This record gives sequence, structure tokens and C-alpha cells, in this order.
Amino acid sequence: MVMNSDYTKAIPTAWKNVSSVFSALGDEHRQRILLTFEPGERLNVGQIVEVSTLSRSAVSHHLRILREAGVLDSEKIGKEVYFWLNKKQIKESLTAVIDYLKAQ
Amino acid sequence: MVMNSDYTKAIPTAWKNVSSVFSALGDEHRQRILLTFEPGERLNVGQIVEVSTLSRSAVSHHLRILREAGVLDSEKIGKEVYFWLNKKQIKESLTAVIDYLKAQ
DNA sequence: TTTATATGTCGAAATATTTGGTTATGAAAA
DNA sequence: TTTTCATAACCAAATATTTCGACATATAAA
Repeated sequence: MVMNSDYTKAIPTAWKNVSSVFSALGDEHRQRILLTFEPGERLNVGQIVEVSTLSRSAVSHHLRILREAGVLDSEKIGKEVYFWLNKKQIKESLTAVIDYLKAQ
Repeated sequence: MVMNSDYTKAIPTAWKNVSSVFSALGDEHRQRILLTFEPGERLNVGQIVEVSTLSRSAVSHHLRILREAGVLDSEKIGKEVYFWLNKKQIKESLTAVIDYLKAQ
């Protein structure tokens, strides 16, 4: 049996930063938020709440998870906080796993 | 404002079948199970339980989620059920999202 | 057939996540 | 300054997931 039995230390670098990305993308509400963005678009919280079926605080919670996972970036401009897709980060996380699979 | 406000119907085909893959990969226990497989290897439930810190039924639960997401494939041989990585399926799901991002 | 082994399923408890009201913070307008 | 508005943070309730022991099933061995 040659399986990798180092169960506690086994998460390789390539996967370390993608765990939160997968959790973030694995929720339908968060997927819908991501799909709200048109190409290159930046949206503030109010605009996202407007098209969402969730409360302001629930949307805020999901936006935080998406931002902490690096899936969204944000910037405060005046009173509003604008969010946009961090395409580079998403692409890198997914590519890391695809590359890992190539060695499998 | 040009954002996609079709909040209820917005999940495109490219994302439909990847939701469960992201949920499946977004859990650390399930990541560790996936990382147990050496290249090309097939493992039965007992072998996975052996290197896991979880009970047999918890492992069984996670294997079911991974199999239903298409991340793992399985086959019963005699008394044992063998699992292996469905590399094609994982790659296709991740590539679908990368392709979607290219249009963004 | 009886026994042993491998795995799946069920149900309830433990745990984690999600949700939305309320409160706090920070920035612009009055 | 005071007020208003946008958002974040906090908290408790609702909901979902995870967990494990006990039981069920299926196959193989004795």
C-alpha cells in the first residue's frame, strides 16, 4: 500500500489557499452574487442587496466570506464599498488544483 | 446599472454541475481524503478509514458526497468498495469556471 | 448454514453556518 | 455640529451539516 498516509500534514502548498475559495464558491447564494457582476463591473453592497432575496446583513456576511477567500476585492469610496471579481485569484486557485491533478 | 439582476435564473450551464464539486472540495476532511490517493491509486473504504482521524461512518458520509459530486468514482469488488479520483470530472468542472471567467 | 468481514444506512447529539434585527462606525450632507 | 446614509459588527435564533454508535446488508470464508 503506497497511499499517502501523512494525514495531518498532507495539504500541499498548491491547495492551502484554495480551500477557502472552494468553500466560498460552494454556496448557491454566493454563486448568485458572483453571477450578478457583468464583465468588468463593480457593485456596491446596496446594489447587490437590491437584486438579492436575502437581508442586508446576510448579504454582508456572504460578501465577507467571498472577500476573505480572495474571490472578491473591495474598496471603500465615500460611503459605499464597491466589490469586484478578483479574476486572477480565482483563476490561480483553480489552476493550482488542475496542475496538481496533472501529476496524478 | 447593467448588472445581471436575474437573480433566480442566473446560474449558467457552466456552473450548474460544478456547485457540488466546489462544496465537495471546500471541506478539509474531504481534501485530505483526496490527497490520500497516490497517482493512479485505488483505495477501499477501510484503507481510507485507517489513515483518517474520523469514524468509519463519517468517512463513509464524506465518500458519498465526493462520489455524488463526481469527484470520486467507485466500484465494488467482492466485499470491498474501491474509490479513485475522477480526474476528468474535476478538471472539467474547474475548466468550465475558468472559461466562464475568460468572458468576464 | 454459520460466522466473519466490509461497507452502507439510520437516528440523535454535537457542532457549524446562516440569517436578520439591532447597534456601532465612518463618511457625506445639511 | 447634527443628521443622514451606507456598511460592518454583534448577537441570538433558525437551520444545516457533521459525527458516531448501532443496526442492516451483502459477500466470502469456514
